[in-house]
Amino acid sequence: MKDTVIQLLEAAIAALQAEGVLPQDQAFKLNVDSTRDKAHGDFATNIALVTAKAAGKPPRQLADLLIEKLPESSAVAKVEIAGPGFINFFMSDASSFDIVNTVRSAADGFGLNNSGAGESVQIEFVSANPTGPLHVGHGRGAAIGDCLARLLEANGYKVTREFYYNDAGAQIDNLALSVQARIKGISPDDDLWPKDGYRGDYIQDAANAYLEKATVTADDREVTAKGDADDLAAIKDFAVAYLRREQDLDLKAFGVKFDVYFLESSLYNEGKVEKTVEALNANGFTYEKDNALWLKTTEFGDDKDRVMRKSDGGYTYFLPDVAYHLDKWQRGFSTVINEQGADHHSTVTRVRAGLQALKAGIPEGWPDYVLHQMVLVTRSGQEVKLSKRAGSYVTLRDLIDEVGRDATRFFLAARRVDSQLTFDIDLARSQTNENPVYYIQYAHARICSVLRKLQELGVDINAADFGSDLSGLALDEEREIANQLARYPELIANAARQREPHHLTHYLRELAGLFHTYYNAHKVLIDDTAVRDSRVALYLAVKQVLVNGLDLIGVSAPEEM
RNA sequence: GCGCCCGUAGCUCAGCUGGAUAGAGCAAUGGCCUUCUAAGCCAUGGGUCGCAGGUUCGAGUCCUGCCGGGCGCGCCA
Repeated sequence: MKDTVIQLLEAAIAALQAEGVLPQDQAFKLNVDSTRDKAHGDFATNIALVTAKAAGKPPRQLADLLIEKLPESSAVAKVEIAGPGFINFFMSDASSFDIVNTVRSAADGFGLNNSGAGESVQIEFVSANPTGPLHVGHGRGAAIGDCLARLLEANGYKVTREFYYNDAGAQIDNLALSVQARIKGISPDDDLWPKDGYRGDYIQDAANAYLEKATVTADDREVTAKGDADDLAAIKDFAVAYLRREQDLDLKAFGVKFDVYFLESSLYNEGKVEKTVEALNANGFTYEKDNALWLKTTEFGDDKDRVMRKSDGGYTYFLPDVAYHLDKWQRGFSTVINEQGADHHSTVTRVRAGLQALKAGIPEGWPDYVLHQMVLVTRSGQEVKLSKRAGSYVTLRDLIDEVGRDATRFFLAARRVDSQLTFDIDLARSQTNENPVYYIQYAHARICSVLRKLQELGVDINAADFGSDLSGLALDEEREIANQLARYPELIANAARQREPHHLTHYLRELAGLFHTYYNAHKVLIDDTAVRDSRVALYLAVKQVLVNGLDLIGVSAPEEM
């Protein structure tokens, strides 16, 4: 519908350019907005204000000329000039309500577009090291990353979801020592407990499983425990698998799946770390100092150079990171999005600097980053800091167990990524209108309830032409709902392009609100079957968009509540 | 000290590439269930958009400075 307005305006602009009123050698950025105030019609454009200077005419006069040149269209009922020179478009009812048929015929496909044209995009998220269960911060990353992936798919991209983790290195040694200590019956408060060991109860669980010679299966590996308390390598191998499985269970409970699990160790095993060092050396961006090898990241905007090989010969995490991203590039992903906690934001400059230093033809500013801010969990107004299982933080599983998957996903995706998020457990658990998840789901359930009643009346809503006649729609509430439905495709495009999944949750809250208002004000199961069927058609369209939108967040649409 | 992010109603937050009198929910107050699910709806009040400048036809939105909060500033990840 908005496209119609844009086309009309483009024609009018072209006409004025042909007459020399507007300069011909200049492209004008056409801005058409949905109006906030109904008094301003359905759509408004500021084009007359923007082009007034170039035309050398007052905005309102220019608006007049533009309106004269607008082609006739049955979609537009009225056009007005308002304020300093806005042009307001009032759409005809037939045109406004046509969206209902559009939604119903597109069904699950409504809102999708193919702007991605099948381009491969990789999104890396969560990427937690296998040293403990996932915490709320990972949960926020999972909710955002997966929602973003779904949004990109909705825009026609081919998305690879990737999880990278460190399965070697100091943290993993630390994990192995912690599990070994537990195997030997040493507790965190004993003198023999390893320095900086992991103290959570899950370490004891892993130790028990090891002693029982358990077999654990994770998405990317399967390991059977040896049971030998002195074989540290075997313990390490088992502990990693054990915690990978724990994280898999967390992710499964959350409804998130990955296509690729990428191991840091593979970069070493396949010589990719070495090759990266060689390339950086060859390009002259490295130097030795204090027995360490440094990369001149300052030449690419960093505030200090970074150590890539430590004086003990080992590499810092930074170098494998560069090798990993080179690998992503070589796999052909021209668009890569890294979703991470903002506490790691300093890696952004560093990794990009390393990639530039490789001179591998990687564009500056590649890859993209989506950094989410911290999550604070509250209960009864008090900050919750501890988990029994993990000891020092709130786990994702705790949250899912307590408030449910739907509410957890919704809440963690509902805020702008760059503002801190307060997760209010009481709110997420509450079953009232203060909880947006239930509010939206309830709208869907209400619609389903009405449809069941219709079926009892013997009405076949699946009949080919059921509700195709929309002449029964005429109410303001119906118009508002139709306009909201019409906004959905643009929302899907914007949310993906801007990498801002939270728009979806707000949109759905608004749509549900409009529906509840309508539902309470006007009955749908009335004797006038013509009007009734038109209204049911609108219900079906709302239901469809709720389903489509909730699916993009990974939240269910229950038929009964 | 330096870098990144945030500061909008009592609370939690929206505000789309600058656009018309700044929005929603909760909380507060007062209403609505023999009627399709009250997990809902309606009405009312509530704001110097942290502060001060600047850019322009127009600034919550862009620029600069300051104040306040978070995160980072490792040969950890």
